[in-house]
Amino acid sequence: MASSEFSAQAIRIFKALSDPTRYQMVRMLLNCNELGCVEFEKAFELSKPAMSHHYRVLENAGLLSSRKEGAYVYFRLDKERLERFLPGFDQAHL
Amino acid sequence: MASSEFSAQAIRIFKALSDPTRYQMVRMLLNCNELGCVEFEKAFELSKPAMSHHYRVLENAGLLSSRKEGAYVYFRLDKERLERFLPGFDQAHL
DNA sequence: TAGATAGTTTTAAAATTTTGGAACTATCTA
DNA sequence: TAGATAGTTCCAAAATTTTAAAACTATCTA
Repeated sequence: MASSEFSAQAIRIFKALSDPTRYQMVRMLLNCNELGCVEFEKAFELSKPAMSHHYRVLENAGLLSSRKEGAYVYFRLDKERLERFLPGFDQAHL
Repeated sequence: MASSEFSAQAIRIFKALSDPTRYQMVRMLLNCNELGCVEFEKAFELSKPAMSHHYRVLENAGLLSSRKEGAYVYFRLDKERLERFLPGFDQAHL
């Protein structure tokens, strides 16, 4: 990976984590294997479009992957990627 | 430190690092002990007020401390704080 | 199949962030 | 001391981000 590309991705990751909702979402995912939109929407008092926007930002940063099960969507944290860009994040942030 | 306070500070740090100029500034400071405004202004093609704004954001995040020597200002990176919130940042990001 | 539910997309408004000109303070130097 | 230089503050414009209403697609269920 080119150095400038690494920087660009790092900045996208920092931007993703610089919003309170998204930071908290990632922390929630540190504990469990995966979480659904239903649970995220329960945790944050935001509209569905707003939540959808946050899923997208985290996915575009490469931190989340999604899986669809019927009408429901579930998200997983890419812990390897997190570790590559933010080693020890899981320990430091819960 | 209360948990919510840690989160608030973490988010301020992520926000500080989510701007390309500030991310690069911090990386520059990983290598050397301290750097002056003169050098930062040489590295980025931004106005003095814009640079001043970035110094402030990084200071408010607690990442930078400043020292005045005559008319010149120099900045240092708080590596302990960086390590507390982003362990291994120095290794991963140069 | 009709209606309900889960989530996305489009669009626009509100809030925040980034930027630089102008005016300022502090320090240096001739 | 007068003029030049370093950096800050105030202000407003431009750009970006966050948010939700409305309309949409896909799936579930009665």
